[in-house]
Amino acid sequence: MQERLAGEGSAPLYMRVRDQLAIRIEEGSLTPNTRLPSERILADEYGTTRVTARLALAQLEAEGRIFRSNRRGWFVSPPRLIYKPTQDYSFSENVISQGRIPATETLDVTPTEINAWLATRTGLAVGDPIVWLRRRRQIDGRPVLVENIYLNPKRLPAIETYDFNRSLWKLLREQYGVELQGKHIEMYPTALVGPQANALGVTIGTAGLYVTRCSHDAEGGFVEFDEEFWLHDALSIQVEVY
Amino acid sequence: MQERLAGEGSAPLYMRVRDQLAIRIEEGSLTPNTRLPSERILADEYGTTRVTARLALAQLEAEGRIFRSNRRGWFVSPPRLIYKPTQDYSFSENVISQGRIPATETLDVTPTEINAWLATRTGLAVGDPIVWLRRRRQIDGRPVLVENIYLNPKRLPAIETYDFNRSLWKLLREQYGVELQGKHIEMYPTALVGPQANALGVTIGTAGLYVTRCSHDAEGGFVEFDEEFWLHDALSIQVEVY
DNA sequence: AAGTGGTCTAGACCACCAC
DNA sequence: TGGTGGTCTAGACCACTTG
Repeated sequence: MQERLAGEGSAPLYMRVRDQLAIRIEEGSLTPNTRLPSERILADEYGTTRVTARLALAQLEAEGRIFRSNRRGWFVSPPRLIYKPTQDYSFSENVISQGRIPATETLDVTPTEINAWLATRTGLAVGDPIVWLRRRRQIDGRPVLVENIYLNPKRLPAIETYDFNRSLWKLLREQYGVELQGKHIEMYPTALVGPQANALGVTIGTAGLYVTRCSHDAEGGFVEFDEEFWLHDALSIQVEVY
Repeated sequence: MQERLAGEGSAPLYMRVRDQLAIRIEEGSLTPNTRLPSERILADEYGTTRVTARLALAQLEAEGRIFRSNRRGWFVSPPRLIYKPTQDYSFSENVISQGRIPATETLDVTPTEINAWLATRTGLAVGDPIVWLRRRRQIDGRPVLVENIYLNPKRLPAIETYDFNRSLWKLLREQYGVELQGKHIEMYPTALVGPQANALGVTIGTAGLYVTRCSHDAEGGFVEFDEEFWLHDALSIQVEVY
């Protein structure tokens, strides 16, 4: 048990603990993907309680500098993936080009019907057939996003029979001759809840970024609607306008 | 003091409290910008403690459904502003076009010099003169973002003598004949800290979205570099690609 | 089996804001 | 001045993960 942190009484204790941890991360004594000391040990080291240690950890988490994994502990966040929604079509190629290792897991493939919410986004009619695909994607072994993909079976016959643990974009191009032309992208920060939080193995309420993408082909027909739930510390978005 | 919330023991108490509050928001008994009952009253109503009530509130805050203002209380979030970085040039016009009321306050105008960080982003040299402008912008009276704007005084002589409580984009066009041509935009979710949290009157660590924009004119010369710190629940970003 | 984070209690004092 | 959220203590039990 250490002495309590010196302080002029100015900054709250949990922020002074945060600052100490931030220094340890910047210095490099804590490197990306390494585990931090446990909450109890941190509380002890800094002469405080778990509640206060957790405030400090939550602060660093909000800044995107550390993350937690299930009940396994707190880890230093790796660098953000640069994502250019106007240019990038392939998650895997993008991850590889940044010197990291991608992985994709198919969680679910379900033929179903268009509901009211999807109808307004896809331009199809309520009750039309649609194929619902759920995937989880990883960078360097860390799950960073889950996605719901809705594929138009009229444009993509027998799509549900293919292997989805690869690039969907290549599948569409090579098997169906689809050249994606226009995209409508919408995104905003929000919390991860329910199935998304579960699939990523994070606590309900973890900060995330919600991204939707609606793609059409060269003839303007609806091809694919994509809904992505990212960990908020995993990406940085870049857009070029000319 | 009410009975404790019924529950099958499945969901944590704070999530059941969250659900009750979410229902009150959806039903309309709590409408945008109205204050929620105080933490102590909520704890009492749901037969629990302030810590648990705060967990429920923090969850709704993370989802972008409620926000807090200084020590004044918790409020229901208004709808997100739709922001199209590839099209929108004027904050004010965009806000008005969505039926809401914008306001802009100039916090600071400081002539200074390019540092290393700015040099890599602007293409100018370390030590070059630059004008640093800080503004706070509101929607319907709520501060939603603060921005650091760095203006090139070589391209914009005497820029520091103008009134900045108006559209900067119009000022550049009307006074300097600048037609902004290209933009490089980068954004990622992070926490609001330090001067930004202070200027917005929010707690350090509040979730935010960090946006930078580097603008060039038709000749490709550097004109303006902009750094924006948004409240995470205040905007939704849309990008169209053709 | 031991250790982790997740949840929760029942208090306390403080700084700040509105009245 | 009274009420608000912000911070903090000192515990507790639980679910889950890991060796």
